[in-house]
Amino acid sequence: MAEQIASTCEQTRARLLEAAREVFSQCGFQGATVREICRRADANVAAVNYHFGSKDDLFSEALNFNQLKALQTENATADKCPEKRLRLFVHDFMLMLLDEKNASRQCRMMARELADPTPALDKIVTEAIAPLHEFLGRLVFEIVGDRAGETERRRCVYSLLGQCVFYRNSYPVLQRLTPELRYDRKEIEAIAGHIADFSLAALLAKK
Amino acid sequence: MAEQIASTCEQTRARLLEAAREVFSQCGFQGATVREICRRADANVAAVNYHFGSKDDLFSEALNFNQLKALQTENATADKCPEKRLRLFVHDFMLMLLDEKNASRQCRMMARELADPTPALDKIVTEAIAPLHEFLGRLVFEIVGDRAGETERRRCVYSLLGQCVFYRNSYPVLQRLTPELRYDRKEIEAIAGHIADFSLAALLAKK
DNA sequence: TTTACTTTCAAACAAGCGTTTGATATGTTG
DNA sequence: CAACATATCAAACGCTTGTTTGAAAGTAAA
Repeated sequence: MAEQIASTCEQTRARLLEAAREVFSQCGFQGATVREICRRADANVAAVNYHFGSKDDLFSEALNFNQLKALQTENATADKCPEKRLRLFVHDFMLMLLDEKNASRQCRMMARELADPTPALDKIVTEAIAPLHEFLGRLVFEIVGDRAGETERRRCVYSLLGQCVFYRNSYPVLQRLTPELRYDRKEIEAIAGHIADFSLAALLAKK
Repeated sequence: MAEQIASTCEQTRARLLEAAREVFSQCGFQGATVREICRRADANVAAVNYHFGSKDDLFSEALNFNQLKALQTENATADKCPEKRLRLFVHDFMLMLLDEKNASRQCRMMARELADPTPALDKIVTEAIAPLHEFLGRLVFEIVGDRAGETERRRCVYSLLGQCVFYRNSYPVLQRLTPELRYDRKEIEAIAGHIADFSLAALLAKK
């Protein structure tokens, strides 16, 4: 039946995509090898090129910003004051970034991309990062108003995001500085709380 | 004369080290190739292995934390209140991180290391990053006192450093978000000013 | 000059990478 | 059943990587 071959073919595709997300988020684009992805997907080395064309294209297709977008629309429609929504954002965002149990590895792939750009960087910036920055820019504006100029507000967004991604991208270093560090749910929420406190204090001082 | 051969040999070594710092800081450890380093040093491909043993060892020897240490001792002996010293630190640190004209590329090699660890990570953490964190921990303590516990003070250090390294490590993204972005001296000092303002407001709110 | 040692060099090596190929198996269609 | 299209596979290709090699060049001491 047509559905059956299509189905087994799609199954291979799906397994490749899942394995790709796993390996890319763990090893980065360069560090990930096609062979390792295929090994985890129980597929032949040639499978990636057959189904996706190239490693670059596989990476591009493996990217998915749904969860990040959902986080934003959810946050924007939350019936809360901007301060609480910033708190909520940091909380959800840090869970996405740090929680190993989190099914979505998209954010981690993106965070890695920040440090070590791939051919897909333009797509990522346009589709995910730029909207995220705009979203945060509006949130900051709601808090500080136009007391701070556009440049200053953008730098506030950078300050916020810089704190967030630091915990992910510098994990190998932080792990060595404080060997007992583990990103369990309690720790993540404590970190998110600190970042929100720190940033809100800085933002509210501008009012 | 013994001095002459020693001298020409040392010259090759020196040229290799200089080229290595250039390429490593630009491309990272993985991205840098032995061939490119030797090309810039006007040396044979075998030179790296002859003089240093391996690419790893060359990287290790190319690291040099003098400027970072100097920044700290200079800062610690400055006759200023802790708030002003934090301001001074951020200013000097950001110049080290972002100023292309800055002769020392050490800091940029280190910042890259944060995101993409190499075999030399342990050395870097022990000799440079850990002391830097201790230094900043003391500075934060001078500002907030023991009102904030040790964990909280450490997170404040992370918040500060996270903001700083963000501008370096995320440059490819920021460049795409605001194409007119250039790290000239004026821009760097404006950024440093923002980070210091932002962080001091957050820290002083804890008092 | 001869001898011994150090430094440089072109060339090759071994391993890993993404990708391609041609055969084989599998399922569909006339 | 025969002819065809699709999917999988082992194997190999072409390339780049860090590293090694053995000869040549250069220098210092006898």
